[in-house]
Parts: sequence; structure tokens; C-alpha cells
Amino acid sequence: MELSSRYVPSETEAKWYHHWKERKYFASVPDDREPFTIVIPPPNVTGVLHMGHMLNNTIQDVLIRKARLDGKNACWVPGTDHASIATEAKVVAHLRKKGIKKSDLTREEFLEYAWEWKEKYGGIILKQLEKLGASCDWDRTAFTMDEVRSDHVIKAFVDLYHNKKLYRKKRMVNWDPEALTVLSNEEVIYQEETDTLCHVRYRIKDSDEFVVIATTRPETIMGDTAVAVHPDDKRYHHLKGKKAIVPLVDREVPIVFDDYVEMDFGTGALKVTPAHDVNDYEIGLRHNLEIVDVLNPDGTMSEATQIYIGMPKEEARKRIVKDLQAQELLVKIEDLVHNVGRSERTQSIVEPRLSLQWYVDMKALAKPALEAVESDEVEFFPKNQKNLYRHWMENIRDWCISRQLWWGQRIPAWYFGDDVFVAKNAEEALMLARKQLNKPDLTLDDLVQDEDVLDTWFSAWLWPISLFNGFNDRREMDYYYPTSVLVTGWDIIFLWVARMIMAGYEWEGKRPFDHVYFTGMVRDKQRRKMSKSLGNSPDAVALIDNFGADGVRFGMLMSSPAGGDLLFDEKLCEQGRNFCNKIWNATRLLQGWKTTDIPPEDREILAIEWIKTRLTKLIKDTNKGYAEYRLSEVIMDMYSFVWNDYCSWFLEFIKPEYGEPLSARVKVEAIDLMETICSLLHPFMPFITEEIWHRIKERSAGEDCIVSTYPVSDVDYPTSYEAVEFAKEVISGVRDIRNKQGLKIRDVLPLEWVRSETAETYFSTKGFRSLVMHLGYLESFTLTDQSEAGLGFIVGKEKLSVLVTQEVNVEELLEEKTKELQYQKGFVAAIDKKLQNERFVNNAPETVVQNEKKKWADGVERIRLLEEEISRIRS
RNA sequence: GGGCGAUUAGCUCAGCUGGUUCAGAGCACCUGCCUUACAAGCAGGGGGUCACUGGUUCGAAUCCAGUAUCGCCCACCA
Repeated sequence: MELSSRYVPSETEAKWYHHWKERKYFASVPDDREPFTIVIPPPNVTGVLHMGHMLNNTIQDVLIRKARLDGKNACWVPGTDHASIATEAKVVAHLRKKGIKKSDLTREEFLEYAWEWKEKYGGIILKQLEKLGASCDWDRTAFTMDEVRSDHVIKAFVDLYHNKKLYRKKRMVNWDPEALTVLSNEEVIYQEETDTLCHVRYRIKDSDEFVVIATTRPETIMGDTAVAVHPDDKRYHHLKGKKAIVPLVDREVPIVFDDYVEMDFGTGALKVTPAHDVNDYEIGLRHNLEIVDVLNPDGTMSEATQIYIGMPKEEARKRIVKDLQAQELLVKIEDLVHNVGRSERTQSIVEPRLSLQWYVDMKALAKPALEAVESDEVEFFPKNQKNLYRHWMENIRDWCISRQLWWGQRIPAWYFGDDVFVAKNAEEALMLARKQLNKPDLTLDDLVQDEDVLDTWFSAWLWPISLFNGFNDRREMDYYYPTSVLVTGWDIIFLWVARMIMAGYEWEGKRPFDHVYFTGMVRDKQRRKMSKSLGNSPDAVALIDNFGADGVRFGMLMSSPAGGDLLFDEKLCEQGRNFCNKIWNATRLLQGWKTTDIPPEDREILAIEWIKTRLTKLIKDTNKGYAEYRLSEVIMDMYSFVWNDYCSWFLEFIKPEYGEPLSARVKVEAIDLMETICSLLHPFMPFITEEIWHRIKERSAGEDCIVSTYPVSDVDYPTSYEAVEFAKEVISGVRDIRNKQGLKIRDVLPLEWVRSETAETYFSTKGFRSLVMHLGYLESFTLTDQSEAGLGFIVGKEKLSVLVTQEVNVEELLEEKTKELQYQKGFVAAIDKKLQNERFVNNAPETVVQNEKKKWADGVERIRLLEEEISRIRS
């Protein structure tokens, strides 16, 4: 069958993906094989595939496909995350466009819209993963808000509550004024921003004096309930016991002395607003200050401000500055660069706010989870992520899990007045309430369920358990859990990884996964993180269309050493596409060869032994690479083997003269090797390898590359290996001379080798001579006692010489040889110095000394040969 | 403020236990080739004070200390 000279991915990818699915190769059920399990980091249900997903999922697919080839029961469980805050924000925005406000809807109505949205856009990303070739067990596809997962979430909450690891408390929280919900610390992103610092005068009561405070938040002035200074600050000692008057609202507030204040900052005086700043709140507690909350949840000014009620805070700030100016209370405004916290999901500035929320007590949970990683029971790749993990675990703070949203699992807590009843449903809560309050006639209507939902991560941290229905079905759980490896970015090590480990020990008493492979972030060439707002992220699906899934997979992996950031460049995908082409064309070459029954020539046997030895080395190296998750090295080694060893050398070694037939046995060997290459490369490039696998041999049903056996090779022919390695250098030497002399490949040349022990050995090695002549396009290749003429070159310490008839540029040649001589002299001198050093000779291991001696001797021999050559050229 | 890490070719990075002709790879670059699988290709080539300074050692890109620069994480200053 005639093949095009280009590999066309679109003609094979859909076909094979369909075939794999049809034959149920991705499906996994427990059996007596060793399991190899991965749970997908669930992407947002309404998200679309981006570069991070591609990297992440390509790696997972490589590992899963490798395990499958290794004969393990490979199970990769896919699913999506309901992404509470992000999805709710999207739905709210969508409704707004339709002229519907969330506040006009009931909870039930809103959820109806949300589910509609989920049905419409959910799962797009899973279809995109199929394009990438992801071999997930799609029958197991889960959603963090489906029935099984929700059941786990509720059970986990109830369980923690009854174990006293869950509590409800009023404290300062991070408030997202756009999403109108609290956020956990991990969902607040701090970055440096330039703000204005206003210096404002506060009048001292019963005096003409002023105290000047500095603030970035003049809009909270109305919430001031004290002015604080440092106890050691002599400038303010005389104000002890006095009161300050808060401008605009004329509130009398005490002047308090507190260590927290830094004397060097601003004027050393601080306005204290306990309702709107974590530190101010602490000061308030210490000095028993009043709390005046001047902001509504949506960031507008509250009734308590007395002025500007209902105005957005940004606007109020401007107005207040103007008013202060008018009253001559504004001393100056300067720029200040400081860290500002923004909501990870909505980007709005997070407002510290006092409120009642649910928390998980993390101290108890953290202990076994920290130990597990410290002891490598859960092993991190790369290892240095352990530091980050330890640091966070040792300074862990309680986890705020309630969210003022509707999209998510509603908190299973019911209230009767001040009493709380936590149970998996209303009926059970009612029973609890009746019993505990001793009120048998309470009805469901008397109880009010908590309005809030749970943080998305509260369902995500159960993922490795809930995917196998761990709270209800032990059969699956005992087989698949702990999972083999988790593949994810280091940016969610706290949000997700650490918490899954905690949940694993809390509910299973066991780690959730053996290994964690942290990928780097995908960045653009300027090292910026890929993001929608920057518009620097290529369209993932378009990339696949351009370069083929295999090309893109290759590109993603080629330059992403474990844990290191990946500076994405389309060139890498191009390289992947080119590699596909290379393999494709090698296949074309193979298939074009006519065969005959003649036995293989010595040259061909030698070449086969050599490539098999190379293959043995390759398999050894790549197995080591897999074990250490150095996937970019694995793919790099394979690339080099296929391109250089197999295509550039091996196929050229055995290539018959044009139109001549090849020994059938040699062709079989070459095809078997290609088959091996397919299995080796399959995890990285599944589509083209499956295609070629089927083109090179007749296959029966079920005989597919995806379920072939990962190659093992333990053959080793050291003698012929060395001979071929030497032959390659000789051939390169001849090619170099051809190049420099402007000779064509077809100009056959005679080659001489100055007789030596090595020369005798290799000349007697079967096939060596014909191999060199074949690829070097030589007229003759003979031993000589001393070369009379021609252009010499040195391989190791062997002198070879090409006899050319044409004129050569003597000057140039001399310069080249002299340069080389100088280098060799320096080389020998350095070793000489080493060997003269008695302490080296006495202390270094014998093998190292022997090696140095050999290097020295070789060097001396090369110098002799070069000098001889130079004097010959001169004459 | 506390912590972690990095610095090797023009670019991106390997170099794992200090010793192999150790200074590497890919890309980019230069030269020559439409050679009969592949020009998305073939053959050949140039390119480095391993950030700097000192130390340990027979021996340092590799280990240690300091300096400089950069990156990241945590905490957070009004």
C-alpha cells in the first residue's frame, strides 16, 4: 500500500480512539492483576482545555498507558469539579445578561438555572481530553456534585462534627464582596499594588492639638473606634487618657497604647477600625473597643457610617478625601506600594470582615499527613516540594469551609434557636433535636437549615475515596486504594494535595496515593503564567489540529523536566510533528524493500547486533527514567534512539543498493525493531504508534499496540558494539573530508588505515570492513604500513587517510592540524601534571589512575601521529 | 519579616554517588547537498572563565562558606 510522505494525524486519531473505546481497553474492573490507579485532578465542569490541562493529562496518560503495557490493571478515573464559586459567578453573570438578578430568584430557581448551565457546558473539557488521547475509564466519570460524591461530602461533614473536628465560630474572615461569600486563606492571592496613603488630622478633645494618622482606607474612618500609638513613642506620651475626635462623624474615641503599632511607619499613629482589619480587630479585643461595621456585604457603605449610606466604597473614598480636604484635615497624600489580597476567582479586593462561619480544626488532621510525607510513605517528585509542604503543615490554620453560595453541597446543619443539629438529613436532625431538647413535638418546620454550602475543596479532598464510593463499597476501595500516583501542579499543594492526604488518614487510615508528581506551570516565553486575561495561552484544541495529538504530547513532554516550569513554544510541537513524520517515513522505507531468501551479510548481522545492544541500553535508561518520573529524559532518549540510532545509522547500514533486494531475515529484524519502537513510544505518542503497529504486520483482532507488551531487552554484544561505534566515527571522518573538499557522496574514495593492533582486530571482525565501505562510499578500505599521501584523520589513537586526487589547500590544512596538535598537547600536559602528583597516584582509586594513564598514552600517540602528518604535509 | 530554590552555549535545560576524552542535549546559527524514506529532510561544523570570591580534597560544574543577581512560597505594615 502506498503511503504519503507526510503523516496525516487527522486520518488516524479519531479512528484509533474509537477502536480503543470499542474494545474497552480503557475500562477497568478489579481482577487478580496488580492495579495501577490514577484519579484525575478534576477540571472545572464548565471549563475548557488549556495548556496546564494538556501537560497534566498527557503525563497521566503516559503513566497509565505504560502501566497497561506493563500488564497492570490500569485505571484512570475521570471527572469534573463543580467549582462552586467560579461556576456560580458564571451563572450569575449569564443571568445578568438576560436581565435576571440572583437576588430575585429563590434558591431552587437559581439552582435550576445552574444545573441547566452545567448540562449545557459541562463535559466539553472531557471531550477535549479524548482528542488528546486520554485513556480514561469513561464509564467511571464522576462529578463532585453527583449523588455518590455528595453523599460522601455530607457524611464527612457529619463525621467530623461528631468527632469534634468541626466548629462554628465568629471571627475575621476574607470576604469576597463580588461573590458575596467568605473565602479560605488559600483562595486569597496577594500581590503588590500601588495605593494612596492619606495623612489625616484627628483633633484631640479639649485641646487645639491634632494627631495625624496615615491610612490607605479613608472610607473606613467612620468605623474608627480608637487611635493607637506605640507605648514607647515619646511623641505621644502626653496624650495618655485623652480622646481623639474622628473626623466627619465627630466620634470621641480613646487613644490606646499598643505594641503592634510601628513607630517608624507614617506618623506612628494608627487609626483603629476593628471591623475592617485583622490587626485592628486584635487591638480592639485587647483594649475592649467598640466594633462599628461601616460596610455592607456588597462593599457599599452601611447605615452605621451615618454618611454616604449605600455608596460603593471606592466612590465613598473619593468623596471622603474631598470632604477632608475641605475641612483642612488632609495633610498630604502619598503613593504606597503594599500587598493587596484579591479573590482568586473574582479578582475583587478581599475585605476583612467579621462573621460566623464553619471551620475544620486542622491541627489534628495535619499530624499524620505531615508524618506520611516526611517518611516518604507518600513520596513527592520532585523531592524539594516536601519543604513547602512541611512549612505549611507546621503553620496550618483552621479551614473555613462554609460559603455564602447556592451552588454546592448545602451544609447539613439545622438550627432551632441557638441550638445546632448536624445530621445527614433533616429527618435525622429532627430526631436529634427532639431528643436533645426533650421536645417530642418538634416538627421539620421548626428547624431551619444552614443557608450556606461547602467549599468546593471540601468535596475535592475526598476525591480518591469518593471516586470508589469508599464510604459504601469496600470491594472497589480495597482494590484501587491507595491510588498509585497523583499528577498535579504544585500551585494546589495546599488547596488540594495536603487536604487529600489528611482525608486519607482521617477516613481510611491510609495514604490516598503512593506518589505525587508535581508538574511545573506552563508559561510563555517571557516566563509569564499562561492566562486568559493576558491572552498568551494558545488554543489547545487548535494546537492539536495543527500538529496532531501526538505532536502536541511530544512537545509538552520534551521540555518539561519533573517539576520545572515549561516555557511553552509552538516549536516544540513542531518538533513532535516532525518526529511523527520521521517514524512514518522510516516505515515507508522498510515497507518498500523487496526481499530475497539469501542469508544476511556479515555487515547486516553486525548492524543488528549493534542496534540490539543500543536498545538494551535504551530500555534500561528509560525504565530508570520512568521510575523517577523523568519523563522528558525518557522521551528525549527515545527520540534520539529512533532518529539517530535506528534511522540515521541502522537503516542506512542495512539499506540495499537501489532496486536490489534485501535478505528477508534482515527485513524481519528491522520490522521487529520498529514494532518494539511502537510499544516503547506508545505511551507518549499513542496514535501514530497504533497506526504503524497495524501497517507493519498483519494483526488479528485484539492484537493492538495499546495492549502490547512493554519491551524487555537484555541482549548485549559488546564486541560488535564497539566495532560499530568505531566504524561510525570512521565514516564521519570520511564524510567530514568529503565536505571540506567539496566532494560528492558519489565520488567513491580509497581509505587507508595505518596498521595497528586495533586495526588488525577490527579488520578481522566480521562485517566491519564492508560496513564502513558501504556507508562511507569507499572504493577500497585497506591496511597500510604507513600512509604516503592523502588527507589524514584520527579516531581514538588510530590514523586513517583518505586518498584524494584533487588539489588541497595546504595552508588551511596545516592550520587545522596545528590547532588540533595544540589542543592535544594541552590535554596531555594536564594529565601529565595529574600523574606527576604523587598524592593523586597514591590516593585515587586504581581504576581512575589507570584510566588517566590510558588517556595519557592515547594523547601521546595522537600527538605523534599529528606531528608526522604535519611534517608530511609540509614536505 | 520567615523560609525554599536557582545561576552551565544565543535560548530552554540535563549533568543523579566528586573521577569515563566531562563540559553535554534540543532548538537557534554557519557550510554543503532536491542523494533513491523523509527539505517538516541529509551530511558536516562553530559556539562555554559552569554567576563571583574563598575553602575542603590527590581531584570540584558537582561538597562547604560568603557575595551578587533572579525566581518562588508563607506571613503581612496602617
